[in-house]
Amino acid sequence: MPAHTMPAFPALPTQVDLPALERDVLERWKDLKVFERSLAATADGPQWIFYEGPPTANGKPGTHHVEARVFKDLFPRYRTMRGFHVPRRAGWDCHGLPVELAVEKELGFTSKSDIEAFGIAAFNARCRESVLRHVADFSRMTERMGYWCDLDNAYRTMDTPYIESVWWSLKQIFDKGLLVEDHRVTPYCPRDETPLSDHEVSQGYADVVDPSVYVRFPVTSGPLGDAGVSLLVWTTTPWTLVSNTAVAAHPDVTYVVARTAAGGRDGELVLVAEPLLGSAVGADAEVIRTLRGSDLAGVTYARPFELLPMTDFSGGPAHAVVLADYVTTTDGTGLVHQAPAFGAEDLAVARAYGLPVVNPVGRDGRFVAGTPLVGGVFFKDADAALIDDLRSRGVLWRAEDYTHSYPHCWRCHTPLIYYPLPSWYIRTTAIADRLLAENERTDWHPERIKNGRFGEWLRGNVDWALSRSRYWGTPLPVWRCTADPAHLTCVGSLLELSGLAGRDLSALDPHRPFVDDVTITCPACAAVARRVPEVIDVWYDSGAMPFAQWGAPHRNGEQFEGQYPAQYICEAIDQTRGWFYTLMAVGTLVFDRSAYETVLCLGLLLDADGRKMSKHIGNVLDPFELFDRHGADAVRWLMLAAGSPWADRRVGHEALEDIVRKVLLTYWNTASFLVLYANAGGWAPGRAPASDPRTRPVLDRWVLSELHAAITEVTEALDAFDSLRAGRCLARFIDDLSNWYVRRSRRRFWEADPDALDTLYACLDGLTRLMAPFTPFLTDALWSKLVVGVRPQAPDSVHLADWPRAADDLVDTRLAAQMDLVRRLVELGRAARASSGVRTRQPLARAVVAAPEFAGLPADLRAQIADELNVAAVEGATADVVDVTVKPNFRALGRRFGKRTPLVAAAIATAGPPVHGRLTVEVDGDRLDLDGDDLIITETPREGWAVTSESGLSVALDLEITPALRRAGIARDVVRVLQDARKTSGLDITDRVDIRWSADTPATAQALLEHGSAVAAEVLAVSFTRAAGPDTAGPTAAGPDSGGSAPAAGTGHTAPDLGLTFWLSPAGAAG
RNA sequence: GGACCUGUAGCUCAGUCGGUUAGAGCGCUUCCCUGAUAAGGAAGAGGCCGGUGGUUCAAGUCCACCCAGGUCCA
Repeated sequence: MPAHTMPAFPALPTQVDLPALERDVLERWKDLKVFERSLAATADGPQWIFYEGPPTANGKPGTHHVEARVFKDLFPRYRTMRGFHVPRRAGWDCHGLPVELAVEKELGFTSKSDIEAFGIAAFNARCRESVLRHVADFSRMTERMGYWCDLDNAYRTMDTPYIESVWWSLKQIFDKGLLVEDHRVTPYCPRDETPLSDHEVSQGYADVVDPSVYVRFPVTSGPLGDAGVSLLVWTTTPWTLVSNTAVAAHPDVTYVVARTAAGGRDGELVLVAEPLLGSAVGADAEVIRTLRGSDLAGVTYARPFELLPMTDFSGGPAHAVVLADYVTTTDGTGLVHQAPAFGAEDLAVARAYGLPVVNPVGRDGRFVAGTPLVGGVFFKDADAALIDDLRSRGVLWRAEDYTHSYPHCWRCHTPLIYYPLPSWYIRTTAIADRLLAENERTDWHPERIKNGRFGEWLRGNVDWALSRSRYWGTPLPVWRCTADPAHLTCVGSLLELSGLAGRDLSALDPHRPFVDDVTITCPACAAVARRVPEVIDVWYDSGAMPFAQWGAPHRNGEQFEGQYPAQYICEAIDQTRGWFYTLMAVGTLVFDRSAYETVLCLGLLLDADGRKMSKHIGNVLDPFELFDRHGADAVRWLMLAAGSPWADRRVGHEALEDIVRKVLLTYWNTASFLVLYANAGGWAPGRAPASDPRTRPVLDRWVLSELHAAITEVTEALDAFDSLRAGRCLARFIDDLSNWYVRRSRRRFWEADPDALDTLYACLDGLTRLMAPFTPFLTDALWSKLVVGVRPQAPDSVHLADWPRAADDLVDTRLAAQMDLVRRLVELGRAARASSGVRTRQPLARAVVAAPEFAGLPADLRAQIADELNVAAVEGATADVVDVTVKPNFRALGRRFGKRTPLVAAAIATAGPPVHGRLTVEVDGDRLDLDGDDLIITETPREGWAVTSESGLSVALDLEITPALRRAGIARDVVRVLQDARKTSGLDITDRVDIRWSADTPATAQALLEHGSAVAAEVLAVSFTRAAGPDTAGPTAAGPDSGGSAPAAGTGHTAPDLGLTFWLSPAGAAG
């Protein structure tokens, strides 16, 4: 071992507390401003734009929030190391119903009137305060997990410049005629008293049990009426029967008048669609008459309830059959009850027929007071009383329970009502083609989303219901003239508003209620105009973030221009109808260009039961707990490299423990190993000139080849956004490095071989850079130990370092294949050892290998096999000592023989052994020459112990143990015992010792006399002397002397198996 | 009801261009190796590759239908 010099590296303990290490790294990042400097360092590089989709800062962050943020961090870190400038700005979605509801809950409110009484200004102030509280939690999680983004300058959707940008964009849309008010039946939450957009509705479907009722509508005119026929009508919303206005039939469907079977129904006549006769009436009903749906038009009937005055229905031909193409015969009766106020299709039919729209339900979801039977009752709660009434009047045909999924408010879970309301829409249907075109050129990962879920959503696009009758949101900037409601003015900024209002409003808080008080002069007629009361869908806010985060175009216009569109965004698949849509829609509406080019769409995180993690199920995992227990790096690795990012995945502690052990600690220990031996040997990078890597020993060349191949593969995988492939490659390299390169090279490290140390150092350097975007904490901690202060010109953080560049001239694919063979042969040899019962420590004379490529293995690789198997020689099998078996290689045969493959295969099986790898068989009279690829030839040595576990490969061991081999084996056992003793005595690996020994067993004594100097060298003994016994202290069994009272005599140990007793003491201490 | 995703060892998941002995990790049992390692290696046990049919010389892989779970939508 070379003379000691100053250790170059700070010591690396073999044990490491990863969460504690991460906290130190976080401190260092902050102190050294590493993130800021990584941005500054790339300022002149090409831009790679990333948008942060703002999370709603409502409630505590969960592990499912961590998932997307890991991917949001990985690729920007990677791109930064590649020299790209990747600005990353955090953002918070501050508005919206979720925030309002949280505040309502805090205040104990149950309805909008509570809010009005409390005061909108005070209420919104509470909302603002609530958002800020949760932003702090999200920021803390963001920092702890190592997601680098600028939290100090985070954009907030509630700030005035942001709102002004949103206003500006709405004005663009308004000016294009795409922002319009319309009366439509919209999904409406009666609890929150606001309409909801389609994408909100889609979040709230839940299975519920509703009544399913069949009701008689007695026909009141014509021959059907004279015969006493009743229309049979089916509905799952009995409460809408109160406002029944018509019954729809399909013009082309066949309907039948049927007489019910005698018995229960007493021969009653009912009218239903023919295909549904069996399910609605019964298979035994008798068909009396058949008619076409078109024949039914105008047939009048008695309405099911008389609760509303007939005058309500006076506007048109109510309570008669109308024709509609949307009627189906998949369930029900083929006669569809029409309540135009509560169904979009019903409303369309009503408009076509000039039917009145009757709505007995107030905005609070209750029947208007004074309505008999159901006045003041919440619509969903009215069903029971109504059904009872139908039954008592004998018009109920059948009632049962029906389980189906029904939309609920996505936040307050109140069942939605489809309700006629004036509402503001963005006519996205007008740009549907543009959206599809933009989607077409978007790079989706995984690709199937493009034409699958997202493409389908776009193809089924409906207008965006933008307005909300709520309080805490971006106010809709439309002012309506009090003189002529058709005079509408859309305002794009506070400056513009000031001009229209005739006063300076630049300091106005644009939220309600303040903006409500601003009246303007109608530009069209000079009358007073007031703002419409609505605020907008919060999803519009987030879709506007590309420009609104800058306050553009009013502010920072050039900054925005330079950063649109984004090259990369990433969210989970639940955003297809959320942010993925609104971002693309707003971008296309305003700039005729989608806001993103590449989108990574992740799967969902599932709990242990395989259900989606979500707050309202209550199955979320606390991310801080995971970070504290396993470390953020492990959590990151789990997300990135354990399972496919776009598949749904389960998160559990076991998987995290696995990652820590197999990936992170193996990596750490390899570095720790380097430090131990580099310091012991006085080695440091650059201290001595390094040799040419291409002339180094074979293991060095091999591992460097693997490193550079890994660099190429990881780079390609990350370019393709495939973190799983990259992670697998890294994990494999860590395993190769630790469990083959280091293990096989231990002796060279012990000898401080500069080639070995330099090779390992290069591998750790490259590996650390490759791992840095994945596990930013551990890599930076190791960088600071291995690089900082050791290589003065290197950056002080790996995150400021360059991405490694693959040196193709160091990649040797032939060597890689040969090493694979070596490792397979070693495995076979170990299996042979195990099955023969001769342990590896017992040297053997030779191993015999039969493998097609064995002859091509250079001596240094054969030596690896010999050393690993502890045999003196590795020889190729010769023809006279092997059995040869041959099997068909179907892959090659199939290509060559097609249909005749099985025949050829059978011929091979019955043919004799091949000659020099060739075989001739006869099939159908054809002589076929087979060789090489066509055959799998396995040679099995006839003698000794052989194990074959791979096609074409076998290893046999010569099991003859000569007395000399036995003695060598004993000597090796002794070394092992002595090393153990050194270790348990707490000696440093470089400490020299004095050893005295005595042996009861002649074989041991002889072995030590013969191999004494080799044993002594191995265990760093400066003296190795045979002694009758200790001078002063007696031996203890299997362990150091607890007394330690006689250092001069050394510590006594016994190894009963070997009949050995020995005394170990630090060199020079013994007398 | 429709669309999409997933069904492979007890658990978590790979499985390339279709190729005949289907892999890895964890867990279990036994053994081995080890002065970096919380590691590593070998053997054993554990599989109707969700099911049925089809295409093909050949199907875990391609096609159709069905079943189960999940997600999204009506």
